[in-house]
Amino acid sequence: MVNYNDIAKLAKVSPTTVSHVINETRFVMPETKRRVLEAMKKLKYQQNLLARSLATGRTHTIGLVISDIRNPFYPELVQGVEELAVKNDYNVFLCNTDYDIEKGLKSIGALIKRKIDGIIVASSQVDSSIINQLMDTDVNFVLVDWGKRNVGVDSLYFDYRVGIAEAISHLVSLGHRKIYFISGPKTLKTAKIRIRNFIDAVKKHKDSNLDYKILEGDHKIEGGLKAAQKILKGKVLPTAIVCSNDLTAIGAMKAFKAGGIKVPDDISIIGLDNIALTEIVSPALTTIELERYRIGKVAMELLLNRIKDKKLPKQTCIFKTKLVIRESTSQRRNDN
Amino acid sequence: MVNYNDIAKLAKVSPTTVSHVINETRFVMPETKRRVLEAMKKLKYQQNLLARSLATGRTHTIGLVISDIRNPFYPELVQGVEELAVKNDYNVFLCNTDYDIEKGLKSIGALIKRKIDGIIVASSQVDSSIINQLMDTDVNFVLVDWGKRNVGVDSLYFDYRVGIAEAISHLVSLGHRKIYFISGPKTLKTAKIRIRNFIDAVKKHKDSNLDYKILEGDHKIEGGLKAAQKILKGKVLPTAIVCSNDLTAIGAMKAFKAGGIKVPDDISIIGLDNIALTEIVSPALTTIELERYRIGKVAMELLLNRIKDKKLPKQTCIFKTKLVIRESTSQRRNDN
DNA sequence: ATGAAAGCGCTAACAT
DNA sequence: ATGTTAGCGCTTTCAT
Repeated sequence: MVNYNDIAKLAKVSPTTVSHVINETRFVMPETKRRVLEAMKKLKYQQNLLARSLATGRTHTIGLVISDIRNPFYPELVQGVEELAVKNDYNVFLCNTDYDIEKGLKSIGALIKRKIDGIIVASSQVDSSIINQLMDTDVNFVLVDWGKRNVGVDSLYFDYRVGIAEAISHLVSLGHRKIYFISGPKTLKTAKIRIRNFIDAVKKHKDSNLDYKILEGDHKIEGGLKAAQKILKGKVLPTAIVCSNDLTAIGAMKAFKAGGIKVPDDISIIGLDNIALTEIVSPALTTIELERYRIGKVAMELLLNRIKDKKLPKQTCIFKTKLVIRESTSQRRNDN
Repeated sequence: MVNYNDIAKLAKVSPTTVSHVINETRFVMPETKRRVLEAMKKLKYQQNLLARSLATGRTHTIGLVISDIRNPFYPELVQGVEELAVKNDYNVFLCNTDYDIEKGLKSIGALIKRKIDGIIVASSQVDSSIINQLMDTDVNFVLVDWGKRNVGVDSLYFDYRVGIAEAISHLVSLGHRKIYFISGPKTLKTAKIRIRNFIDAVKKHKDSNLDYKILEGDHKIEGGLKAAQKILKGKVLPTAIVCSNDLTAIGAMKAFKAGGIKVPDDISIIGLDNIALTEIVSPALTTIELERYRIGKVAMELLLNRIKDKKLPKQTCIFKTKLVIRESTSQRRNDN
């Protein structure tokens, strides 16, 4: 492994000068510089960032903790983070927690030992043990779409309220009065928030006398399908359904199709997430958009700021969500 | 930052002993060990893996280079790699090349400077400049689904031949004689291989007098859609279409639906990849399965072996592909 | 059974 | 304009 000494000898300078040439951190005579660069080339020098990191205390490395890269929620977020990271000469360690808090803690522990400059935690399963671990080690970190708010940490949230309110208004304006909600698993903080936002939105329309009901899904296709089957067994069907995420909505659509109920003719459906899938299924799904790429990018931005200046006041970014109307919602039929 | 010296002082031992306690690398009297562990706890010691890596020359870190995490091909592969990596106490740097060779080269350069123990390159845009860079630095690396074969490097491939042959046989047995192929971008080595495998499969059935034609897509929905529109303009429609990947097939289905052509009644369609989407679209897509999770896992396995023993003979793993029959293929209609 | 000391490749304060 | 030197926190050989 060739190092500064080898280069220095060949170029007849000191290792210090080599360092300064490489980092452009003080003036070096053009001629001297030339010799150093030439020596580097001749020796096929490869920098050792570990050694630099050890000396400087900065690794230019971050950790990104997510639940499961196969969940369509994550790829765009990861892209947003990675892109901005690379642009700033950072590399990112990707860690899947597999929805397992223990694994999350372990991953974060490993990242800290690797002396990453910061961590973005975008795992849905974040609880206080994780926050504690992060706080204890005073590593730089940013929380993405974590349930709780205002705890004095850098964090980014989606404001589901706006989008869900738009969804309800949209349905009401189409004549719907009986609207069901298929939720996510109630263990998830973000799922609970969505339920609350749904209820709040419905309550806002109390003059239209809305009838609603909440069923539990699991944020996967399967759960949406099962919930919809349960709905099908009821005496009076709702005329519209809002789902806690797109996969749930797609599962529900599947069940209705199988049950001979037409979407949107017989029943309107709205999802949440706006994953790529929603444009592909038919009917294309009306849904609430989350800007996942952007939240990833901004998370990285916050982290970079935090790395630059530990003293910076903690920031919170709220990302508005908005309704994207496609084909799965329509006017309520009169005979319904 | 607390280090071995701090622990050593508090425990009244030498830094050497601290090291040996932590790594369990030589016998230490139980009592001494206890004191060391206690000191570590008291000081909330956090290991510095950078320093260890610098001393040992091993980072327990690998790089995973892919084209674009938003491409549904990758998440499962990444999962396979990451899971096995973590199981072996490795962390993985994820790098998106964004289908850009320059970016790929830059990423690999960065990884090498970070002294990763190995690299898995699963970017579809691998060309000789990348191979050269890898060879030059004699870093450990593994190539996934790269176009060329047998170049004396560890590599993993999908054998599209089997799956595509099964697809053609399936179509022929359903009475289809006019079968088109919508390819990927011809700049992609793997796309070219798929074309060749299609032609070979068709030629095998020369006694059934097959009529075929090849159109170019882009491995995205858009390309499939456009190619299908072109097909729709032809005088005689094919009765079946095989696509170079699932997104292409889904695009084609969309175009046919819009054109009033029913799948599979009027035309049968087969995709390739077996991404999650294929089960969700309707009709569910008949497709050729690629075991992406497994290829990721095995890639990591090969890399671990390579890291353990540089001298190991280079390995090549071929992954069979197979047809998954769903709803988008059916008997050719007599009037066609 | 434990310790001293050199070294991994780099940076940076202090000289000159 | 360049060099000397002392670390960064760990491992590991060689002593004792």
